[in-house]
Amino acid sequence: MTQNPAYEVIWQVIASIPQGKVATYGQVAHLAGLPGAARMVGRCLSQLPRDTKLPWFRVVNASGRISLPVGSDGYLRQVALLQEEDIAVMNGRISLAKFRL
DNA sequence: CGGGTGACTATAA
DNA sequence: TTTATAGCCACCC
Repeated sequence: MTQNPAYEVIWQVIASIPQGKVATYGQVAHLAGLPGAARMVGRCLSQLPRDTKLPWFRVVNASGRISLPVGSDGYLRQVALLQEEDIAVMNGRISLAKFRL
């Protein structure tokens, strides 16, 4: 599963995102020491198990939007989880105030 | 080694 | 603001 050491770092970075805040894929990649590897972060998350304890829902794209098909299972789950973190999702967009760490 | 894909991003029109 | 293009990286065939 974790053949790529970068995945563990990515997981750590995501786990370090404070509750109530969100980060972009690019940010996570950068903090993980992988500048420009935003796609790898997305790929990493796509492989996460449904029962993961990782706060994957705190990761959104640079546009401040959820990078999942609108209305999809994961999309709805992410929105719900964010709501519990005090992060409002208005018109499919995350409040800029809570953006970044 | 080459071509296609995806939970990305930045820039241009 | 939205769409198009190009660059990006790991993975699969």
